[in-house]
Amino acid sequence: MTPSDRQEAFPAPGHNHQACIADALDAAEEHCKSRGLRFTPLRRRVLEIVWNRHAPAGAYDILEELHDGKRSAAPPTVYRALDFLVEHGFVHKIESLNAFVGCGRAGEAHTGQFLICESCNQVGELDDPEIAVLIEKKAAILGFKVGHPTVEIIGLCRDCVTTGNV
Amino acid sequence: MTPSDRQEAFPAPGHNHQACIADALDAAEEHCKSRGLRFTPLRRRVLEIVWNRHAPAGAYDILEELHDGKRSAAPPTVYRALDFLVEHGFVHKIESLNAFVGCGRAGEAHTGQFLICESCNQVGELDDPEIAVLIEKKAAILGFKVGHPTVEIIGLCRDCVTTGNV
DNA sequence: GACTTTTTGTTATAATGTAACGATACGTGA
DNA sequence: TCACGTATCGTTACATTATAACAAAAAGTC
Repeated sequence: MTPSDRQEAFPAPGHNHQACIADALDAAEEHCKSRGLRFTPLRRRVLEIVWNRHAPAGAYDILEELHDGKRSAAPPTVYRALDFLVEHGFVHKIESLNAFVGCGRAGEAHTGQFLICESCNQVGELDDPEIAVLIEKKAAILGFKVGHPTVEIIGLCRDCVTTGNV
Repeated sequence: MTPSDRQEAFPAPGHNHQACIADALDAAEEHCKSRGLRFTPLRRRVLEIVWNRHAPAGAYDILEELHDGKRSAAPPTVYRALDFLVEHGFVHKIESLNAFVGCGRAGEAHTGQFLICESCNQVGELDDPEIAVLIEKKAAILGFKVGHPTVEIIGLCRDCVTTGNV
């Protein structure tokens, strides 16, 4: 996966997803190392599960995958790992779905803006500074100080629009 | 409450909230009548409870208020009423809070944009067409067709900023 | 190696939301 | 007006999402 692949909000249909995951995990590892954060096996595993799909994963979906084989795990285990991953920007929570997606831009300042396809469930990240700035400007007019903006757009992605997949 | 009061996203500090509620209920009644929708006592009551605060109300908060006195009620009762109210635009759901707020603009085409004060919990509705248009434009560049946009901005309202209420 | 801090395991439970089905109220046409 | 179909509401049970509290284990520190 080259950096230019990340310009598009949605992953290219035939992209090498294994490389894409490996890339995200490496980046997270690097990021943690440089900041003295502990990228533990559990956190790595949860991040990997989240990245395994480009569609959002529910906490209990992740929990189930974590079980694979013998080991057990309980909800707090997953939620704590997700807390860490969200806090440090490796994962975003999609509020309107109560689900989580991997973020390819950890470290870069950005504010989750998501395009959620209601047909194929894929989520693209649209981090558009113009939108962010406009929102801040309009809020400022009302004296409102923006903390954490959430923009989640439900609709149809290009593929589903063109294939009539509705 | 005059129409001009509605230009501001947040209600004026000293506004007459009883009138504000009555206004919203009347408007909803009118709206339903003109469309052949049934604004039943239950739906009216739930809408009233939602409007009683400008802050968002959780479904179970509403449920509790519904109980006042003797009568019982179960979750589906509230959720069904909320479904109706949301469907017809009298109420919005705030996804990031799993809670509901009254909407003063039922009928007018608009897409929920909310300013949520993390200090006083009040929610203001910022229905800015420029933001909506910009989002559509940016999405369209990616071939994405916007269905239902959700914009929820957590931050600090003017009052809480000026009073240092953090 | 003892100590502190962080992370993880574990149990229990809270908070949010829905399925399914019966009872009741409403609207409509004979 | 009354039988009939539809929409609404009551009720029980349960599904899904999330957290509190405390014990055990692992990692960092001196």
